Amino acid sequence: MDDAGRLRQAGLRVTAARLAIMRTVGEGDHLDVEAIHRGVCERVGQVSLQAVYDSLNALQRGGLLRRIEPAGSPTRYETRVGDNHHHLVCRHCGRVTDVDCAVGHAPCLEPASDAGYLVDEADVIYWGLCPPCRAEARSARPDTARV
Amino acid sequence: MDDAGRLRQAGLRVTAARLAIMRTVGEGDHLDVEAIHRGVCERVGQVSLQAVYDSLNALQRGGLLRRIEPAGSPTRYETRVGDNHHHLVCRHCGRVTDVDCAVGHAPCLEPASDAGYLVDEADVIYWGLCPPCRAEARSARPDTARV
DNA sequence: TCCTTTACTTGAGTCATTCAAGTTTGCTGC
DNA sequence: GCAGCAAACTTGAATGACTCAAGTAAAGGA
Repeated sequence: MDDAGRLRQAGLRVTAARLAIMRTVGEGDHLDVEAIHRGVCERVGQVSLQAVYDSLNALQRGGLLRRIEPAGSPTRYETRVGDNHHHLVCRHCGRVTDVDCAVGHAPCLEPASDAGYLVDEADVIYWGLCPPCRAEARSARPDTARV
Repeated sequence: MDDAGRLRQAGLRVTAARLAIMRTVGEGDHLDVEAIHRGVCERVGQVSLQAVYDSLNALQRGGLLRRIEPAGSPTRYETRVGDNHHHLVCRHCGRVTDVDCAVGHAPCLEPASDAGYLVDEADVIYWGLCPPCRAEARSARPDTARV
């Protein structure tokens, strides 16, 4: 199904702004709101930042987008929904990279003990340094290359 | 070792405010900054909120406290450091509960593929409803009790 | 006890995000 | 094709968590 169909299926109206958001997020790599806003304006002309926030929330509630909120950095969005893949986040530059889970099909969805909670989702974030930032750290401080 | 010793070991000065923070966080249950501030003021009299922020950062950098930052809710702190246990977070009331990992000793620290990242930490958050909020949801809307 | 450095205070500032009120537009039903 | 209504969008202001900056107080080694 195309984006317009998915929007309708979620009970949302089809607008140029929302189609542009879907395409921008889909073609981008875990973009933040500001970057999505820029991309949308390039595609369809001036759209207010608030409209982007509003639509992103609607799209997320409708299950068309997934929201990623690494501690200490602005919210990002991706179109890969429905699986429960996880994310690598670079401590230095904030880059986010998808990663499949190590433990099978419904990974990490079952904690050792749920303490009576009704668990519906597991968020897993691996923190570290991405390859470019590793290289940079190595060349800047050769003695601490292993960090 | 007591808190004063741990502070010194981390290269930090021992002050009444910091000891009060350690005790407040240690006796509390994943408190946020505002609650810690209240607790500290009850113990040692007026301490500025900024001092609490500053100290919490210092204590976290020194490895005496662990910071938990669930998406969409203010930062919380706990004294259980050094293991890599995970957290259950209630979507409704924000309560945070410790949980050991399902997959052994160094749980989840190894993603299926690290994409070249140098991973040093894994954050795992299970989202759901805590027992009191489940009960509340059940009595409020019996037809959706399973949600 | 002095002196340096760290911690604390007060006050202002930032940033991502939300709220509110009014206008425009998609889309259902005539 | 057109009217009417709810959803979406615009503009502008507000919020909340947190940080920055400059000056004062106090910890702890010399």
